[in-house]
Amino acid sequence: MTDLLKIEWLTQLQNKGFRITNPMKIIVDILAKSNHLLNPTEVYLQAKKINPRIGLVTVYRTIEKMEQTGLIDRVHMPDGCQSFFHSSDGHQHLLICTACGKANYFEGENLGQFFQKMGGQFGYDVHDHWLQLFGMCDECQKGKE
Amino acid sequence: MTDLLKIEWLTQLQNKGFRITNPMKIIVDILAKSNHLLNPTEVYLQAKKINPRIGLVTVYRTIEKMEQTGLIDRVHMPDGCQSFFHSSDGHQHLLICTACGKANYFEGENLGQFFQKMGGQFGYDVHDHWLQLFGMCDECQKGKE
DNA sequence: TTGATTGCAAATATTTTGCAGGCAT
DNA sequence: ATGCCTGCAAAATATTTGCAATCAA
Repeated sequence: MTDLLKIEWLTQLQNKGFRITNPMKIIVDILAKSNHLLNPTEVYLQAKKINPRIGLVTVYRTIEKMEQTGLIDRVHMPDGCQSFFHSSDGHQHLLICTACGKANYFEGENLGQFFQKMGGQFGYDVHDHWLQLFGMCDECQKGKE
Repeated sequence: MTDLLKIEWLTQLQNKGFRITNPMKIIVDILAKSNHLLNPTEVYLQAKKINPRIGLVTVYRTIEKMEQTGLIDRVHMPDGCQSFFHSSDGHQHLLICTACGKANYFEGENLGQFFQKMGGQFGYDVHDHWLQLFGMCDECQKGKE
């Protein structure tokens, strides 16, 4: 099931003209399977377990290709902005667990129109908005008790 | 008028136990007066015009103190997260011009409750949210024509 | 006077680039 | 066979730390 996503991503990368190498497969697999935010070093450490010859540089370069292809997005948090997560399809917003890094998307409903109006009051032509919720996921809530 | 903010900030820094030096006054002045996002290097370049002896390191350290004191916040954007801007008082959200970096706060109304509910559906206890609008300010819209 | 702050230099951390060899196409 | 991709080393960037001199309190 998650492998479907991996195959879909590899196909998209190939269509974009990138070559499907072993390091790429491993890195794509890690990011496709994870429901947690991952930074390049974290991806690198996981990748090394599968193939110790993989270098950090390759992780950076592969992440860049995946970003270009729209498969993953950089996620910004108060304490850092080097983590990545699947892109959403359509206009969704992130819900992030500040304890463990787990993340989910949710539908933003029609907030866009409201934001347009807000911006207009200040003379801005709003073309994008950015919404993230920070909280504690169910598992981390249990762990705290 | 903007000087009032500067004096207010210096007072708060002093109350926090920090010493009010000449470099600090200059850096506080720059950040208090700006209605644009500024990164440490930009602050440094402006500060040098007033006192060429100021070092970049001092800018970093002063920004840190101002952040600790809650006077400024780090602002995250798709292409970078090293810019700073006045903190808002109360729960407000940023409206940023992607062309020139000009920024404004606006009231978020009672979105918090809505976000709590959204997060609850995924088992999250939402404790914070982050909303930013990106657009083009009136001046930049004129410039484009 | 006293110790926090400054500014220089150096250290660290993070990300990018150059290049020779390897591998997908 | 061609040229993109990899992994190493090195470079470039961004930020932090050590330390002696300076300056606010």
